[in-house]
Amino acid sequence: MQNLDSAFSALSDPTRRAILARLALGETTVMELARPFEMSQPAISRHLRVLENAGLILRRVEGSKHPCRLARQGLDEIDQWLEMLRTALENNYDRLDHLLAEMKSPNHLGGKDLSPGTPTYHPGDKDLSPGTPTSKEKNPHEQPDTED
Amino acid sequence: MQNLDSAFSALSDPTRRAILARLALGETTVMELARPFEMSQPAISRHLRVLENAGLILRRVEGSKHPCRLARQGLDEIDQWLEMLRTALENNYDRLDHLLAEMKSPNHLGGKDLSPGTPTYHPGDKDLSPGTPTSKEKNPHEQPDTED
DNA sequence: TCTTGACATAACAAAAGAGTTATATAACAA
DNA sequence: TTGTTATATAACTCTTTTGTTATGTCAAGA
Repeated sequence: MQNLDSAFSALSDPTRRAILARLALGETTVMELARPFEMSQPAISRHLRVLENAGLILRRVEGSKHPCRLARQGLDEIDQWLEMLRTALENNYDRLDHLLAEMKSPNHLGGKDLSPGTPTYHPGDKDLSPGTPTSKEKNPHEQPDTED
Repeated sequence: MQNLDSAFSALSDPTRRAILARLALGETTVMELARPFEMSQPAISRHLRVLENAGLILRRVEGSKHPCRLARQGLDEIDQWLEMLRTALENNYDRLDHLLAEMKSPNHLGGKDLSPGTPTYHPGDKDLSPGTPTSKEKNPHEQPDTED
């Protein structure tokens, strides 16, 4: 999903993170948001557009003011994607050597310490995939990614 | 923290997210990682460096191969920062109007539905940074951001 | 030792990002 | 109507990012 690009990208800028932090305190206007920064108003205006495109904020028009507030869409998408990494890290799927060692152990049948509730990512599962790691016939400029 | 910049920035690229998704399946080498992409090896190599600088992966040297695996540091930092947004959204701190309406209501003393454990962000609080909610006497040209 | 495989690094071009000033627009106030 | 405030858009510059090719290094084999 291309939106993950814009969401993560939006968050990669400290000014924009500061804006979000301010909005976490409550809805406010563009001028209010711009004030703490030594930056022109158009610059802030564009930062807001970036955040809006990323689904991280919402704007409404109220007379001549355009109050902004946080939106959950962008955060949700990001969180959802990150969940995959969290799971992998929690279950040490990142340590292939570790897994291999375990496979070789006499009681590998018992399975690891995977709590039964957690989604199971097996190394080798096609699904988790960065796209389709193997076949790659089409569009020379497409990248295999999780989020399509 | 400047590292949030690099962490979010690292995640904003689809190729790098795909690499992370692959690593979620297990530790693997650079060539392995590069294979699914129609991209030169140096390009992948640099993506890996970006991920490493962001604290999202770790590399070790094993003979002529350099297996990579996920690291939790980067993810933890990101998660920690995002927590602020989650809290704000959960508690509707983003809706100033909503809060104001509530203040005016006869029983505003009861306080909102803030669960007692949650950090309290009051709109109007001078401190914009939910990261370090209290003290923050900074130089006039610093940007009010969570991560310093 | 010579060669090959698995990387890393350097140099460079193209594209994207971030900030600036100038200017347009719409709502308000006088 | 006119001036002012709040904000958006445009045009432009400077810097960073991303990918490319060329090349260097180190380990493993023959």
